[in-house]
Amino acid sequence: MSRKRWRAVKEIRIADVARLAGVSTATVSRVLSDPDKVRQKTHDLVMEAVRRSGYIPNSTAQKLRTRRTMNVLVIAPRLTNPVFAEILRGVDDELTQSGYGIIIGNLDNRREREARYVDLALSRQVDGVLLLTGYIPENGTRSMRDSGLPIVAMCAAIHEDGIPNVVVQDREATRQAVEYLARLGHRRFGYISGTLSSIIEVERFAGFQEGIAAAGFGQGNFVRWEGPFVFSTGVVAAEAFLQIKDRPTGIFAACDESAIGFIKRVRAERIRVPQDVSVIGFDGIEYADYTEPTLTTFRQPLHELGCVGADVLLKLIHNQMKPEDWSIRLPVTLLERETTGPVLHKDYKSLRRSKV
Amino acid sequence: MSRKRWRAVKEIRIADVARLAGVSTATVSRVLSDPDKVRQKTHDLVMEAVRRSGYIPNSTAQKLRTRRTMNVLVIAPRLTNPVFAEILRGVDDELTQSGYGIIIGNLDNRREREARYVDLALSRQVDGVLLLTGYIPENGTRSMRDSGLPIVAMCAAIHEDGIPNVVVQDREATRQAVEYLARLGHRRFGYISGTLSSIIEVERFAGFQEGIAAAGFGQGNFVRWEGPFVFSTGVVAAEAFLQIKDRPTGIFAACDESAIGFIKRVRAERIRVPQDVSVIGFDGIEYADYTEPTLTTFRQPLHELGCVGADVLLKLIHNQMKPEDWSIRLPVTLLERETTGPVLHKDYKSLRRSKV
DNA sequence: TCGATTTATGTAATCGATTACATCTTGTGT
DNA sequence: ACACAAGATGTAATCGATTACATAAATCGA
Repeated sequence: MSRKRWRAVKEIRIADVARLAGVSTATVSRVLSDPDKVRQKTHDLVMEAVRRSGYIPNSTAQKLRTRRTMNVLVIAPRLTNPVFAEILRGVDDELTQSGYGIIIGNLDNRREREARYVDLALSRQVDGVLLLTGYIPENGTRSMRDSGLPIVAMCAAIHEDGIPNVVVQDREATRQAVEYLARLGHRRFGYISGTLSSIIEVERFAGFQEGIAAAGFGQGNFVRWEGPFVFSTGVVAAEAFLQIKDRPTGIFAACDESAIGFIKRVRAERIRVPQDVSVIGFDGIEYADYTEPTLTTFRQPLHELGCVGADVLLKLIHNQMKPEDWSIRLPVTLLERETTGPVLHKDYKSLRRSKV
Repeated sequence: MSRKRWRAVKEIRIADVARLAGVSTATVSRVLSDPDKVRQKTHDLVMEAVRRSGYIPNSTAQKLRTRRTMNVLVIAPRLTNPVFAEILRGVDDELTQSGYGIIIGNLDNRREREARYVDLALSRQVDGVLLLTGYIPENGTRSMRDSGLPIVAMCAAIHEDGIPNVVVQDREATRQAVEYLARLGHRRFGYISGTLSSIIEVERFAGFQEGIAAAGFGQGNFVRWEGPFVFSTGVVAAEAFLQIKDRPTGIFAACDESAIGFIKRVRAERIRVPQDVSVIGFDGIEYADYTEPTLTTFRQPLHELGCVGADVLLKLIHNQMKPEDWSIRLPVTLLERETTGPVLHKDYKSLRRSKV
């Protein structure tokens, strides 16, 4: 049977090149990694042999010997969420520049998938880990940390020794969102949150509550809907919203996709945005600029976040710093667009009944 | 200097476990990879030693010895395009199931980035390559193929020996799109294409022209705008569209993002969709269901495409087939939604002047 | 030109697993 | 209880590079 015919390849090893050039393997290795250590003549001789043989070093052997894999694991909750795609772009830009590769760990919003990637990290397939997710189990995270693996937590502040956080000002932004809505005259709020199990949500909800308090309101002034960071969470929230008699007029969604889902659904019921209900998102994904009306939202510096996170990780890998020194919080900026506006009392009957 | 203090880790090797259990390294290895080859008693002894020491095999050493990296390289044109994110999900589902990891090669629409990933593949960091992109330089692709590396081309039919194609019926769908628009009464067409350098575009444009011909029209009946698969391409196309006197009434966009960008832009000029202009997209991304109006489009079976592509690659890697046997074309399905409709002659003045 | 010093190259150990082969145990049938 | 087969375990080679150390060659000063 000819099953192997089309895979007939002669693997060229460093020894082959050495023989061809009439030098030792050590010399070939030096020519390739540290050319200053060899004479020009030898260098040319070896390079010619490399060229003629088409030699490319076997990276696995290099990794084993040098004990550096030149790979980084990026654990993301969901690839189809543009937020993570955008962060990943930043990470990629930074890492490839330094010659590192990215191994992708996609949880697809299923927490049980983490274990696989913890194993992968623990088996030393990577030199470091970037956590774009908030709910890595503590023991998974810890065991990676304890094994000496550099880790950077992004998108969620993990309060754990030896793990720097590179995150955005979730809490501050969320509080601002509420205050912004309050300034527009809103008195009853809706909060479309992420899932409770995510650490990121803890921060944002805390900020939300701070905002509510700062604006002089209490627990009775808001409704909270929960779900993963996807469109349908917004749709489900909208359906709950529609059932309410004294409907909130100021909605904050912890992610743009939910905000968009919400708007789509309520508009289908002839509820106008922003005249009847204001919606403010979080993330600043590109798509938020193409909806109708365009979404008011907080723009996260996603690309930058990725770059900074990767940079911090590289510094950790190269032992250029202690993890403690490097927790960073990047600011987010409010993009005031079309889905928010002042409360129009006469247009919105449910407000007539509201007391506060 | 305490620079290394927090990185103090004792790496446990197989020899340590062997010593702890009082057996040879060979036995430990057997226990871990092929438990049936050892006695129950020995098995338990070794496992206890593994447990107590917390041993995890060094995967790099395994890779070197077994000559299998258990990694696959996925080269994608752009991560933030939901199309690729979705395909990647399918790939991921299939590969992780088989214990393979994914190394991501993000071109970010910049062709010059390919070289890096070709090198990565050639240095045997991966067991196979999935090409989600259409413009890998022929010599790059060929050198990977010639090195014996299994490759599967997705998203674009690469006509090259030894490289199976797992793609969708681009050409057929594009032709259908034109015919569909023609059936609605449209006579002048617009085509928002991908960039010419992409192989995928060749197929789709061929299909488009077939459709034009099949509907009894000629080169004079359509306008073509070109750009990468992003929102702004649609915006730019819309601006060109707005300058035209006898505007096309049936627009086909080779990707949903462009379609959405186009619609957003023309609606800003009070042009109604679909009353004034019909738009049909290609991809079936999730967003397309959240626009207003919802986008008529061809849904690619993106997740399935990813699964099938990965499956074919695995078969190639395991030498279970010849590449020639495995070119697959998956069908796309038309989702008739709200951005397409019959031509309304009285509402659209430019049509009054049109002759055909 | 000669010895001392610097520079270039070669030899062989090493990274940490797997596995072919050799050797030692155990079990079976008589 | 013995011979022999089958099964379990150990020994050492191997994967393909890098690099410490040893040695050879080139350079320099007098």
